[in-house]
Amino acid sequence: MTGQVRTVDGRVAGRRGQATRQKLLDCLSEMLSSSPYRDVKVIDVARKAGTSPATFYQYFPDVEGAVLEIADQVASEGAGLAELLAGRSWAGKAGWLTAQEFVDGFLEFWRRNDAILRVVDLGAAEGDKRFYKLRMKVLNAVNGPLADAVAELQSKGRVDKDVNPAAVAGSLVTMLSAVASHQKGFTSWGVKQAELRPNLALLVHLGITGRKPTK
Amino acid sequence: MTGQVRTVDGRVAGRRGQATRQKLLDCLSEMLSSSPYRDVKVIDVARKAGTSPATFYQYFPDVEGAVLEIADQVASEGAGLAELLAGRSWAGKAGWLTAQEFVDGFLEFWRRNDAILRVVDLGAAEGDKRFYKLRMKVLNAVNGPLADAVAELQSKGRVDKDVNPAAVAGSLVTMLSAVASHQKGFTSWGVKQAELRPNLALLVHLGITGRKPTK
DNA sequence: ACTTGTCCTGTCATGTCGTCAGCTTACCGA
DNA sequence: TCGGTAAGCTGACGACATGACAGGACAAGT
Repeated sequence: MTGQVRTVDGRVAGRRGQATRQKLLDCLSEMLSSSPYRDVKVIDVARKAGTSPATFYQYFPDVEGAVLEIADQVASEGAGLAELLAGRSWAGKAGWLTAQEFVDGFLEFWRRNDAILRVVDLGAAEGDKRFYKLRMKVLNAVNGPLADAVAELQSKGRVDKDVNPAAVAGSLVTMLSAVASHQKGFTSWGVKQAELRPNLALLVHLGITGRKPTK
Repeated sequence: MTGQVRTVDGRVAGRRGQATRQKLLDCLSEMLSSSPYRDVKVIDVARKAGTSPATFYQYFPDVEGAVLEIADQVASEGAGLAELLAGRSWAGKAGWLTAQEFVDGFLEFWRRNDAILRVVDLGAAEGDKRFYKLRMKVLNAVNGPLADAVAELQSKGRVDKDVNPAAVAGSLVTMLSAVASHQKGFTSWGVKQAELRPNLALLVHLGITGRKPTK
């Protein structure tokens, strides 16, 4: 479906080539976790993968190109986050459970792909359309369902008319992603990981339903 | 108060030197708004300031050093955000006004220092302690007062016992900063700037007081 | 005019980037 | 088994940013 993997100069990559390519991606991914994006050098990635810089340039136009490739994989995986919200209820005790499981699932996903999502976030904030698109791909997976939930409650008169579902949902989703990126910051406010989650779930529940959860 | 301005090699900078130094900072600051952080080169900053790269290195160890300098100025300015919350009430109509003005002031500050705050955010997320500290300096200015507000309402029994004030306040502040960085993302969700603000204020009010505002 | 200390720049060694020609390796049909 | 062909890899290279240094330019006081 995704077509053949091709090198920069147009050749189709065979088994061996794809392996090298993947190894380069893996090494890059690993390096992103341990050192700042800006400091990742082609030569380091190549060395780590046991090959030469020239080989890197056979498969990727530059570091950013390779990062986009990784980000694309992660974004595709992230689209699955929609399942956390599919067919869930926001009423009563079930609503509180929905909020909790959503927050847990989202944070877990973000924590797992910490480094790459950080780069995507920065790229998007700096106005790069390719990163922006990838960020949206992930966030839309949950933003749509959340906004729908608000809109539905609104149509039943349980949420004020002047609430903008997309704005509220988007703000909550943005909050979750940012909190996930800065979890360490909370420890210096004396907040432990375990305490953070229920409080985030509370905020999500409050934002979506406008009411405190029934526990 | 901040001591004399010194060059990298220890000389004290005179009038002329301070002027060039400031010009370099201004140019760097401007370049950060228009191009990605990674792409900012010393040679470009120097050229833009009408001087040479060597001059740049007289005043700053590297680009990051200069960025930290700018960030420090912004962080000091950001400490003034505390005034948005000093002595404000969270009850009734006054509470709604507090939330609105807080959100407006915070977003305005973030928008004004967009580029540099983005870099600080990334640096902090990547674990750089210097950036982390600066980010905290800004956020603490508002996080403390917000957490206090929650704690006070809690002591009056108007907020549940199991709410963690610091966690809620921190999450809300993180939300605001992230939303400010990604305002453009909301337009593709069909949310205009003007609609965003009241909805953010609503979320803040809900988070702090646990109740819908009385308008 | 001379001295002193600040300020700037030309120049250079170093290291990365990104490209290319050319060598090696794997696959395949005869 | 034996080429033939395409995939795969790398050494080498010009271009460029980095960061350090020494020495020239400049302003201010004597």
